[in-house]
Amino acid sequence: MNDVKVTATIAFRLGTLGALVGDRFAERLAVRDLKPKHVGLMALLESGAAASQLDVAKLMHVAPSLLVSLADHLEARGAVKRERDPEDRRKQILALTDQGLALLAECTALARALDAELVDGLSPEEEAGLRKVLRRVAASVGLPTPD
Amino acid sequence: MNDVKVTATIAFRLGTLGALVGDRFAERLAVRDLKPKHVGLMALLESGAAASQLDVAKLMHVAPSLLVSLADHLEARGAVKRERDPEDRRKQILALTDQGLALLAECTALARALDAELVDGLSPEEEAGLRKVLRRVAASVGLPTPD
DNA sequence: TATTGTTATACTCTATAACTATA
DNA sequence: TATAGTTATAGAGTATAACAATA
Repeated sequence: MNDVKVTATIAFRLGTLGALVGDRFAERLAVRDLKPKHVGLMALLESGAAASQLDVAKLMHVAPSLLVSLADHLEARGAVKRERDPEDRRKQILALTDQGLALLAECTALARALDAELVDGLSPEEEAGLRKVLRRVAASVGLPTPD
Repeated sequence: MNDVKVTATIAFRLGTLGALVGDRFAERLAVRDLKPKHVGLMALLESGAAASQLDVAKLMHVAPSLLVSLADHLEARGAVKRERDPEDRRKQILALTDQGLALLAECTALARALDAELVDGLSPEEEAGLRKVLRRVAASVGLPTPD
């Protein structure tokens, strides 16, 4: 009989590893008073994939009410601005400011530093393979992969 | 200048993908009234890596108080049993019952079904590479990898 | 006194529901 | 009436702190 252990499954390992890595990223973002979801929002705006709050909320798989507070927080530090859509004044068009772009770059640097620790001990080929496959899996489950 | 996007980092992708996959796993476990952490606890007991509640809590990176409720839940469904250590009666020795072993096997089957969906579209070599590298990264950040 | 486990409490994150403005 | 966004409220999950039993 096949006795692959549950801890060896991709599902279980992605879950535990994702939680741990997410926590580490969150710790480092905390010094800038940000959370991973703020970074996700900024990245989505930078990619131009969406602009209205509802569209962004759907892509991020979060409730519209949560998006309000994420946007509030980023707006308060000047990283994003909100403008009413002239063609439909119900819509708030979110846009990254220059400050937001700079902040996003700082967060990216933090993530890349974490990456360097995570791939320590892997060969360049293994690292490249991991990046490629993670992207494929992310895309296959419907996550935005604008890279 | 180097403009790798934050969403393309391993850290960000593991975080988002891990959250999504963890949620999917949790959904399927819910029909058995379990959560991923219950599975993690059973797997740890099955591996024999630890037995006292405090040791298990440390390995799982959860608070001792949380371990009490996880163990309570599993004990109530007959999946684990608690026995006082005769040599140190402060310690509760947790052990998986036969029912627990069967329940763990069911959860493993659920995880493997999820795996099949996640690797759909990957070549066997890519899948094997992903498993290998995830295990290496998990081990490098201190996660138990008894496989 | 220190340690193991337990209970009580509080906090963080996020969703659901109610509401406002615009269409 | 329906939709975009906002505010108010509630729930899940987890940690911290206080406590009891044993060492």
